[in-house]
Amino acid sequence: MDDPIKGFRDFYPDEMGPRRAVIDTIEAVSRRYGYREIGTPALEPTQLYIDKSGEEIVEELYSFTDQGGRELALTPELTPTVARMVVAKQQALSKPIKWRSTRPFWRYEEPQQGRFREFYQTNVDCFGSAEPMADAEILALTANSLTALGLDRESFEFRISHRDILGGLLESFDADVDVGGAIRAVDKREKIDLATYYELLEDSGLTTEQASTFDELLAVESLDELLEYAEGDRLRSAITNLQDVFANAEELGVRQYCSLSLDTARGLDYYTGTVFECFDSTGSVSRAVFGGGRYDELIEGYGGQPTPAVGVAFGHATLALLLDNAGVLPDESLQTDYYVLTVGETRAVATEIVQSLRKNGHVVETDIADRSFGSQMGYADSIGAETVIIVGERDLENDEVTIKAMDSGEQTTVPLAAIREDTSPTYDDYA
RNA sequence: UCCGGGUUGGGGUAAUGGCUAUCCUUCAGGCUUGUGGAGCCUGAGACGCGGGUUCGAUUCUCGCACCCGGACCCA
Repeated sequence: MDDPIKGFRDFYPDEMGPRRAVIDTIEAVSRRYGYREIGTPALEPTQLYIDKSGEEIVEELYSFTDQGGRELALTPELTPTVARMVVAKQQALSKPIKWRSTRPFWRYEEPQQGRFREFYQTNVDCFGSAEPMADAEILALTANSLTALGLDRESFEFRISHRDILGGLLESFDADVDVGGAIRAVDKREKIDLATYYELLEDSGLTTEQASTFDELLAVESLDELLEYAEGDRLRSAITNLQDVFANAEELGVRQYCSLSLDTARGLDYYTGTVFECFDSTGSVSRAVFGGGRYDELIEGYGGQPTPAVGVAFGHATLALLLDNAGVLPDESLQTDYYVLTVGETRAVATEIVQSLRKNGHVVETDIADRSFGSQMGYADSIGAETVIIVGERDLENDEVTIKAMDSGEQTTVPLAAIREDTSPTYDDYA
């Protein structure tokens, strides 16, 4: 047997069932918010990612040269592709543009808990509105998706921060401070010791005293409190912007899932406003389950008109961990409505019943392996058949079949004509 | 890329430098020419790959692959 590819997984039916259910739930919720499904290629020019993230990114990609000499990469994320799509039809698309997609991505990384080289994400993005309501809508559909999956306020929380608040604070200390570096330091805060944290802040251009003040301000309980310290328009408007996002989240009924957490930064550079991460409140998943935020400058960066944007990317691997820990991972065992069992030369009648039931929308199986009565019954049991219809020579002599409820084991005979008429026969109907 | 721990039938496991590799489960068939989820019987099915040490390696050793977890990174 050949070894599988590292970090790639097979999904058997009992694993695919839960996964399908999770995807369908999230897609259904975002569809109700008006997010339309898009489809995107698995391959893009490697240059697309180099332009965004620099030459170093290549070693984290599956990249290769195709037979035509093109440098290509398996897509590691959706954002650049979507940005290209928006830019290409910017004039034609009515705003706001609201799109969703669920598909695999690939990154050449070391597998860990909740992280694989091939992984699925549901991306939900909104382009063309800078209003706090757009941020709040993303939060709301995300929260609604999680509660639709069976999670509650005890099992998850959104930690919310704002890039301009962090940036505005930093710039109020010193206009030349390396904002990106300082934000990365903030993002690591919980994982490193305090001395290293301060060292990183000082490397970014803060004095020890400023670093200490900055750290204190990040811990404020409320934005009002922070507003008192705020100097500069940028910082003030960022604070009121985030307050508005919270207020709109309140209106949408999801405020209780959101907490202010200014030390949540997310690692990326392109976020510009609201950023949030979903955490497992029970603490079983140590890293962020997934996250999202506002990225108002990205579309412009790809050559489009200035276009505000906000979105979320559900990572299905970590989400499955969260659902499993909370005990709500869908357990979709095999389910079959009918098994039509044949005994002797009854195939013609049996097939007629089978196809009729299928036409009526039922999941129906019958013998396709020429097996004995006993093993057909065993198979019917193993596939979770609710009802078995036995089409046997003996019954057919009286123009009857036998209908059996598998949960109770009870059975009775039914006239063949009645079965032919009945669109969903059950044992109880004829008992 | 680095660090730690793993790898024995489909799943879960035991033991062993040498005999037919243990047990549970699963699967197939039978006991039962028309009754499954109970029982009994029979059968199928494994030492991750490669090198080294050895008369002999599943066992010791080295390398590789893959798995689990962590670091880095997380777009």
